Amino acid sequence: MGTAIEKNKQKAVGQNLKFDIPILARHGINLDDFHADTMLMSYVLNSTATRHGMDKLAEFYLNYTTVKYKEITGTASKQINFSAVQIDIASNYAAEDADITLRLFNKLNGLLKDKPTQLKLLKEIEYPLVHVLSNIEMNGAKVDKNKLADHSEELSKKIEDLSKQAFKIAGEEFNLDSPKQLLVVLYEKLKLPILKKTPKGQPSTNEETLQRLAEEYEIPKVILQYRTLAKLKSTYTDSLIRIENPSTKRIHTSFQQAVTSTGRLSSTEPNLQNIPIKTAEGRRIREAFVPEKGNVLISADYSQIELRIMAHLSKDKNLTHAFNNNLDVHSATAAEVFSVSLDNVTQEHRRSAKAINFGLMYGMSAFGLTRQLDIPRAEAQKYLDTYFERYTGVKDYMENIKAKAKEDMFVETIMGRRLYLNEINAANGLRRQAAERAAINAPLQGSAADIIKKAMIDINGFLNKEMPEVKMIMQVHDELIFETPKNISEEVLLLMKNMMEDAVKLDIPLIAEAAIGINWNEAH
DNA sequence: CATGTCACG
DNA sequence: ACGTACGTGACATGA
Repeated sequence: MGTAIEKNKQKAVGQNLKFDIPILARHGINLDDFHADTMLMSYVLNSTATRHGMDKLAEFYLNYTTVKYKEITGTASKQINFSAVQIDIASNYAAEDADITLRLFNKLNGLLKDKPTQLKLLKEIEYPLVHVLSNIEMNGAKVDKNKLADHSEELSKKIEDLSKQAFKIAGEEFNLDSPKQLLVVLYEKLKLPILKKTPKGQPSTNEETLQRLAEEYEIPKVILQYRTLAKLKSTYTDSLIRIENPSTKRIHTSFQQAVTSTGRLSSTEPNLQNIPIKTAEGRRIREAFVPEKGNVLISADYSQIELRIMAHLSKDKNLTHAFNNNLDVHSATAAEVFSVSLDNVTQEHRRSAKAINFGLMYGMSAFGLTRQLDIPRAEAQKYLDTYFERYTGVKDYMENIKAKAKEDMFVETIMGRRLYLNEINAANGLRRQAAERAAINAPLQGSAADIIKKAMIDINGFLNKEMPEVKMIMQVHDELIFETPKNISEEVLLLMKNMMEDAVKLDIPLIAEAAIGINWNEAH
């Protein structure tokens, strides 16, 4: 059996096939393989040249203006269903889609012909990943709606109470959700000092500013609490309840595979990659992510993957040594930078070293470290100088990557994914420096993305074949979450951990940390 | 539709 | 003198 499209699947060419796969599936067509996806061809060629939707690709690569969906269905209140569009107009639109996709394929295929590395990335990573992401999206994640609703109710009460407190101090009622109204109250009525302005020159009311004002004034504290809780309610508790699929009773995110400049995925409607974790109140949201009865959740995340990649790419002896000996890398850095023995590293040392390690991967300056650690500029400079004395490989790597970026106009990940940096030689110093920071960060963030994608492909292949009762349900950049029957969970944990650690072979070991729980918070 | 803010890695 | 740490997405306001 099998339809014509199934029989010829190795010749199938599409634009964003992840979108088409479940639709075809609903009509009994199983597209488990395909020849090419123009969206991903464009993404691998140049992640930032253009957006990778068909309309933009047609403009960019074919200089052709497509008929827009909204032109034939109308917008907003006047919008009609595609099935209600007049048949000749609908067929013309659909035919154009197919025509343009094939023309894009021919064009992009020509551009990729002499680029074996990008072709390999496309065929070995991005194409296989389409099916993995499709699986994860269809699996979905279960949430405890009652738990979320109770939490929402509780938040409502606290939010109302905090508003009243704020209004009392302000001496008037206003919209706390409006930064514009808030700044009038804070800076004009109550005459608090303006410590920081927004990019547009407006006095800022952001968290950092309010935190500093809170040392001396009462109302910023109340507003900070209000903001935290209002955010949790609007973005998480309320919206997760609303977005549950009524037929599957689960939450189905959509992964974007051609959005980020570095090769990471992103997640939309809902975004499952920014579920709170940093505060206790926030972690209650994670407690609402639960398994079906009889199942448990497993979370497995790569330990310090970007720093490990920095050790691999820079070949720095000191950093490599730390990972080869499974040291706590921030403590090891603290020992070097503050010239103390590992045993004498304090929590404060470690905290500073952690800020240095993270800052370095973002191309941070001494000034940035000053702000982060709230220390004098000279001291921050001293820390960085000492760091680069002890980690000369890292220093050379940073300098070399910037120089190479200026020459090539792009940087690459371990799998040859390129990020073009158009402003790396810009005359505007601010823009040039921003590009230099991106040059440092992209190979680290992007290689980490390459690695977890490879792990996902390996794991999905294994699970579909050997353990179809185990579901991969989320990816959060360096973390994978699985739902598995409880009775095999210990075995699954070890298998997943090992497959993540073995996804690629680097000069340093990769470590994945995994745990089992009855909700996401407990598993993490 | 831009702006400000804040949730995550 | 200025701005100063990478990459995302969602929500609310207000023009």
